[in-house]
Order: sequence, then C-alpha cells, then structure tokens
Amino acid sequence: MASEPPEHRFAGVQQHPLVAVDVALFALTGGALYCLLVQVKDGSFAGKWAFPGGLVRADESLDDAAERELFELTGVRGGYIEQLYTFGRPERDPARRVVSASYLALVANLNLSVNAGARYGAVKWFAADKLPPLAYDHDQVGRMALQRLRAKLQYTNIVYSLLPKEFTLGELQEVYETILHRRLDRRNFRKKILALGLLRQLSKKRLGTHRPAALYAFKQKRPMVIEMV
Amino acid sequence: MASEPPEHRFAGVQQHPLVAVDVALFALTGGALYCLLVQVKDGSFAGKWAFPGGLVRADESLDDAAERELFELTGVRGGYIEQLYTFGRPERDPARRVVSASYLALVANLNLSVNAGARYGAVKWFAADKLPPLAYDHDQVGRMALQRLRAKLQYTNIVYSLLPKEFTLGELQEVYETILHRRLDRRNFRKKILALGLLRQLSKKRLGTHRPAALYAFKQKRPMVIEMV
DNA sequence: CCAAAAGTGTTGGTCTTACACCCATGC
DNA sequence: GCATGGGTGTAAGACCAACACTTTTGG
Repeated sequence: MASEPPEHRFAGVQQHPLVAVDVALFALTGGALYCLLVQVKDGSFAGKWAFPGGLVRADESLDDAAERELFELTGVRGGYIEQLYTFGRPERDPARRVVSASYLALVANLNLSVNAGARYGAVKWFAADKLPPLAYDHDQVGRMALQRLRAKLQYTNIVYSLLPKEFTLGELQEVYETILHRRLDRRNFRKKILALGLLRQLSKKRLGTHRPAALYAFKQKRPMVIEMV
Repeated sequence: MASEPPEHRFAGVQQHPLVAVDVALFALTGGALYCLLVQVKDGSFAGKWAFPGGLVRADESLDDAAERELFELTGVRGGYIEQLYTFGRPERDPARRVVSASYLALVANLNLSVNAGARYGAVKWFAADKLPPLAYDHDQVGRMALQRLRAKLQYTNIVYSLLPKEFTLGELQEVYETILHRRLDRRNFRKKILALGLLRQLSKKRLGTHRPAALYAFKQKRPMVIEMV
C-alpha cells in the first residue's frame, strides 16, 4: 500500500462549501410569540424574508459566529442561544454551496433597536406562527426552532430567558400558554412551579390596574433540565 | 449607500473551513453497548481512536455523506441515523480547519465485516461506557451521542433499530436496561410495552436453553415519538 | 360598587411502583 | 429433578386534572 500524504484525511475532493450560521431569534410581547426576520437583498431570493446569518470567520467557532451575528443585528449579547441543526443540501443556496448551522436564540423583550444596516433590506418581527414563506431552507429552520422551543420549555428552565428579571406568576403562565398553545389551570400551575423551588418571591408587588401581584425572580438563570409543566 | 455585489452574502473573508461528517455507530451484544471507532493514521492525532468520518462531497448533503461514510466502512445502509451536533471550533483539528457535523447511527448487530481499508489504521468496537481518549473533539461527540441515545430511547421508538426483526420481550427489556443503566421490573415493563400497541406477537417461539419465549416484531420500523419507558 | 386579575385546597381518577409465585423447557 | 428464564395480577402511593369562590385594587 502506498504511503499517504499527511493530508489524507482531506483527500476527498471538495469544492469547499462555505460555512455559515443562521439565528432564529424569538421574543414575546402582548401574549404573542415573535420571530426576527431580515429581508434578503440580492440573489435569487432577493426580497424574501430569512433568518439573519452570515459566514463563520476564520478565527471564530460556530457558537461565536452565531452570537456575533445576533449582536451585530440587535445589540443583544449573553441571552440564551443554542445550536439547532445544520443544513447542508448542496442546492439550498443556488448561488453557492453553503452549509449552515442554525441557532435558536431567546430574548426577554422585543423592543430592540434593530437596524438593517447595509446587509439586509429590512428587519422585522413576525408572529411566529404566521411566518411568511422564507428564503433558502429557512421554512424548515423556523419549524425546527419552534418545535425545539416548545419541547425545551417543558423539560428545561429556559423560560427564564424570555422573561424580565421580575415577573408575576400570571406572566410566567402566559408565556407557557402562548408558546405551547394551550391553557393551563392557574392553581395547578402555581402549585407545580412553586414546588420546583426555582423561584424566589420578592417583597415587591406589581402595581397595576387591579389587585397587585407578587413579583418573582429566578434564583438561577442558567439552563437546567427539569420537568416544568 | 454603495451598491453591493451579488456575492455580498459571502462577503466575510473566510479561509473556507472544510466540511466533514463523523458517525458514532452503536450496537448491542451480550448485554453491553458498543461503539465503532477507527484509528487515525496520520497527523498529530496519529494512533488515536476517533469516530469514522470524512469530507462531504460537492454533490451530496450532510445526511448523504454520513450514510456514505457508514456504508463504506460497514456495508450498512438504511439503518437508523440522525444528525447529532455540529462542531466547529477553529482549533479542533490542528492540521486544517474542519467543521464537522456528527451523526448518531444504530445497527441491530455488531457482527459487521468492517475493514479499515486504506484510510484507517484499524477499526474496532469499544464498550460505549469505556471509550479510550479520542482524537479531535470526539470525546464530546461520544458523550453527546450516548446522551442523545439514552434520551431518545425513552421518548421515541428507535429501539427497533437495535434489535433483529424478531425478539423476545426479555431481549427488548435487556436493551433498555443496558443503555439506561437501570433495572426495570419485568411485569411493569411488559404491561407498558404491550399497552403501547407497537408490537405484533408472532406465533413462533424462541427455543433456547429453557422455557420458550414468545417472539415479537415491531409493527412499524419508522421513528415515532412516543413515551416508551 | 363594579370590573378585573390575584390568590387559594380538595377530590377523584389515573398512572407508577413494588412485589412473589408457577410454568415450560433443556440438561 | 433442577436450573433457568418466561409468564402473570394486585394493592398502595404518587401524581395529575378538574373545579369555584374570595381578595384586592383602580376607576
């Protein structure tokens, strides 16, 4: 057997696909779930909406790239972000082969000062259950992101990333009802959530239109797997 | 604002990472879970064990590449395979930047005629809970694969891919006990599994060393999410 | 005083767990 | 006849789902 060059691991010819990340960012407001989309400027998908994203740079990891893309567009750093799935069909971008790792990101409020900058035609929040047809294979990204979000809401504590520091139990419950598309019994919900011991009751109250509600905060804002609902 | 070239989506300079897939293949025998590793031939990890894998070709998707790699090494096609996670730290392979999508694959029996061919120094099954230190970031791949396998065994029916066409309830239970590292009550297990209605009892019996056991088969060999244990 | 959301326990049903003995076969 | 895994039911406890009235505030 002939000796092999040290590069044999890379021996297969490859028209080096580009490597990109795409970020599906979600936020809640007014009892509805929203998703941030950008308008593609050029190419065969010009004018279509898509998840924001871009190429991974030479010196950064996929995670770094996703966080950077999110930061550049929204100014948000340090929120919840996790890798979702990697898409690599050769024809997913007709212009050039691009393999793209998609990410799921969550923020507590959608009043971000997003600006399209030079890269995108526009940036806009869309109701997550009524996304327009998307560019590339981003319809699939959107479906997977929602599915992952729903699943993880139930068996992890990541809901903390969708809420402000202080919130009422009613607001917490509303997050679940909105995303899971089902009504929860208030008494059972409170019992269950409080029994988990993840919340700390604050002495303050949320003064509002009616009876003041006790405010709570998460003791820990760190992903944990735990049966929430 | 200056007009942009149509390639603006690829404007970030990128020293085109290579795109690869790695496959963590598992199989059961004799009440233990095994995992197929190959020995790296060259480079700074020469001699180390790793999951088999290789570059994605120009005309194939990531899934295709993973299935091809698995087939080339083992002759197995059409078993269970799913994408696990994509690793992309710039320094994960010191020789060259490689972004690698890892896959989890399952086969029913480990008596495969694997041959190292020219690419690998050796190919060998290792007990899944005692893997040697692996090359690249494959330790992490191994941990994630096991974790995913354990999780999916519980909330999907993929156990079908680890069993032959016909099996006894005792063998099915053994699969769960082996992978989940816990003993299950035989009566409760049978009750639960049969109540799910996924199995079809065959008229045949497994004749063996002692009392013959009824043979069962899965009605459907297709991934479904369902609470199994 | 009215509207609106907050807060609070109990009960019945379902699901889960624990547990022990007889059976059919090969040797 | 004995060793080995196959096959079976029941009872107690844990968990989950359903359900209605009172409280507190703002207007």
